[in-house]
Amino acid sequence: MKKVKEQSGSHDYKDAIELMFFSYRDFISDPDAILQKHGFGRAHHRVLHFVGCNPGLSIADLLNILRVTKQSLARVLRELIDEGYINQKIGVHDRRKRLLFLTAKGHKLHDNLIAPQIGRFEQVAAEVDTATFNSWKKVMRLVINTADRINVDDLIATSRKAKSLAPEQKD
Amino acid sequence: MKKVKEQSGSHDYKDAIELMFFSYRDFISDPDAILQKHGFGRAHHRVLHFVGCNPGLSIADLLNILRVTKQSLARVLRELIDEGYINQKIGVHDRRKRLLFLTAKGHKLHDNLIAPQIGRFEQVAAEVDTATFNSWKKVMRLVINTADRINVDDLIATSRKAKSLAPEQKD
DNA sequence: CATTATATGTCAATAAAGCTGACTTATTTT
DNA sequence: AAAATAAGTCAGCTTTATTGACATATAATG
Repeated sequence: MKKVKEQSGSHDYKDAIELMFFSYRDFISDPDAILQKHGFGRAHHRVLHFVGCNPGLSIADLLNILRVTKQSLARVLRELIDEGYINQKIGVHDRRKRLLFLTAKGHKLHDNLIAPQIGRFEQVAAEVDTATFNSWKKVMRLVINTADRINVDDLIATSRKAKSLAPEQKD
Repeated sequence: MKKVKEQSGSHDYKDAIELMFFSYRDFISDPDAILQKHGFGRAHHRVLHFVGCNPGLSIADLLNILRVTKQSLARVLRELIDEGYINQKIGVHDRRKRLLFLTAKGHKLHDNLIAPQIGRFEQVAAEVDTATFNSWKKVMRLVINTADRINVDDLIATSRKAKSLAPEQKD
């Protein structure tokens, strides 16, 4: 009787697909609980995150990241602005643009929301070696649409640099 | 001048967090487009997937996987049953349970929905070696809540075996 | 300078997916 | 016989998203 080696030919990637579902489900659960206390939802979190990590982001940039309609973003953004989590500044080089920045209050909430997610990855990183974690990143990047990878690379590079720094205009 | 080695100490995992967002965003986009033609949404997809890969799943099992309320699941499930995508059978050992199975029509739709996701991972797997892909799986598993990992392991083991086979009662 | 394109904002109506709370029925367990 | 469990259902509400139409300010172009 031949030993079938991990049935490598017949892989249908159901395991990978389900890992995507379950890891995302849990990855989102902690911030969701915090948001509820503030009367916000997941949509607010996404805006806080990308504005927080990319100060001076324009509306168009944000729409391209989130892939939602302008009208859908509008309500969420209005609430965040009205309640003092986000500031808008008129672009210097292009006065049509509205550049987005977190206020101190916004940074504080973003820090709270991101903390459990950072904690989750710290725990993961504690259980695997650097090479394994880098392999994970490499594959995650390849799951993204080919056309979008370069944009994501740029965005991540920017996010990486962004501490809770003073806003620099990039317009 | 000392070369700083990938500033390993000061890692805040923002890159990992953003990779989760972008990869999930694109991973979901293809089936979403197919679902729209059928008048269904993401919620229907999830039900079709887990019932398809785990024939004989109970309502309680499904609720535990999806982490939504019974009332939220009810509408989606009713539509799938009424339109002939899913069958319910009364449990043999426990007649209170309603075990869920895909019909032939349900399997067909599930196959269509999963195809682009399988395609995506086939492309990924073509670009990295097996060790890298396995490292990705290992990390993805660690992103899941500790308490749920064993359940997910079991579920994935079941899904792995499930072709488009005849339903076996597991109740 | 006049026109066109771009960036943003906004009104209205609608849909998808989720929630809480309350209550019922059937079946199993104790 | 009583209590617990599995599932179904009704009503009302919230969040997030959609399409479509239209308005305003600014920039780019011929």
